[in-house]
Amino acid sequence: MPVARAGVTAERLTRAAAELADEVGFANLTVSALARRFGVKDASLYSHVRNLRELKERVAVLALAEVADRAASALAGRAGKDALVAFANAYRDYAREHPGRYAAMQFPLDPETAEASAARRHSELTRAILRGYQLPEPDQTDAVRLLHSAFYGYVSLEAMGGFGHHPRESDVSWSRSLDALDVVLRNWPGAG
Amino acid sequence: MPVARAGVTAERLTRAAAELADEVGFANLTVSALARRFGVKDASLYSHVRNLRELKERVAVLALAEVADRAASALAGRAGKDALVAFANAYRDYAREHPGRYAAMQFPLDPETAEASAARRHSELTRAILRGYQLPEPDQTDAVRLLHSAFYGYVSLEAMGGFGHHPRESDVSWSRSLDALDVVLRNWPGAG
DNA sequence: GCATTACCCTAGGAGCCCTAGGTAGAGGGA
DNA sequence: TCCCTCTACCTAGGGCTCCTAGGGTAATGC
Repeated sequence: MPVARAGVTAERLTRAAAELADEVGFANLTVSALARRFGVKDASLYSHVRNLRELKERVAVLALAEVADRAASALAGRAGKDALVAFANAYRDYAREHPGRYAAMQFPLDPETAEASAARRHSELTRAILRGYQLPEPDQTDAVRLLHSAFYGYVSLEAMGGFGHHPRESDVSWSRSLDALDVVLRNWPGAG
Repeated sequence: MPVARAGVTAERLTRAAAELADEVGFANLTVSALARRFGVKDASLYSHVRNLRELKERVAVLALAEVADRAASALAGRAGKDALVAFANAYRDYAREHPGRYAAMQFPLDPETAEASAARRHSELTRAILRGYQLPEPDQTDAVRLLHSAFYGYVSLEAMGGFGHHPRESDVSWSRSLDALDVVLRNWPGAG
């Protein structure tokens, strides 16, 4: 049972790293800055975390779990287009509230870590959306990928200012895009 | 007229940086590594490029121009779904051939540089795809954003291994997703 | 009360970005 | 031909980063 002397724990380190990433950007998340935030020398952190890579992995895993939680509760009790919209908004809202954590989700995890993380829950949740649309299995996988791509792409491009600086209009386009995705799920092109 | 003594020019520097980025990843593009590649000390590069940021911007601008060129020639003489598929494949193929340059396109450019770059051509080209689908103006903008998001998202997720490691299946899902996008463009949900 | 544990430290090496100031060779002008 | 200038490249060096090695000290467990 590890005892905290200046309050540094792998757990608290990860949470603080996530907050720091949200403030300065995931790419600027640094061991030195994190140590500074704890009033501690950077070398001291290496007792709790193997290296910067592991720290970033921890933030990524945290973010994946948080998003999965939000998505799950957004999906609860909804079906069809309702579920689609709720899921997509949960995803987008999280990215806007926690840009650093969102960026962390792109961080490449080694297969073991990914398996142990909530990455799997994500595909399952995305699949749950499709339950209301009655898609047969091979099409379901394709649809999951398209949805995931569209959500991820839209949120990323929006975050990096890819749509010009019209936040209001971007909201409208977002709704319209969700309408469009609903249409395509109801009229998924048959195999062949 | 600048004279080359060891062959270092802003031009050649940019091209070499793009190649280096493709090899080691855009995030690992470094002034030192680039200097090493030219058999020169890192400090020497600062006569040609202001700093690392400018170097990355140059690579981003180069990549945007190259992609726009490919997209333009893919679009030539095509319309409707043909155009959609050709454009999307040009985009995806470029990302696979030049992952570093592709990542560079995400690099945030300041507004002036973005304006001077090929970023504008990109929206115009994406809009050109829609010409065959006869969408009225407010919907057109939304559709451009959805298409861009889906292409960008799919290619990014694929590149970072987000779809598991089934390259063949990923090709199939890609075609299916393009089919689906074609469907949604032909049945775009009316305003309201 | 004492040994163990683990938390945090200092010291230091290596790599990176970038600035300041110096040297050598190519080009043009007298 | 000689010199002057311009510039491509250099060395020196400061600051920040990641990370390792090894030491001190306080709290825990007996």
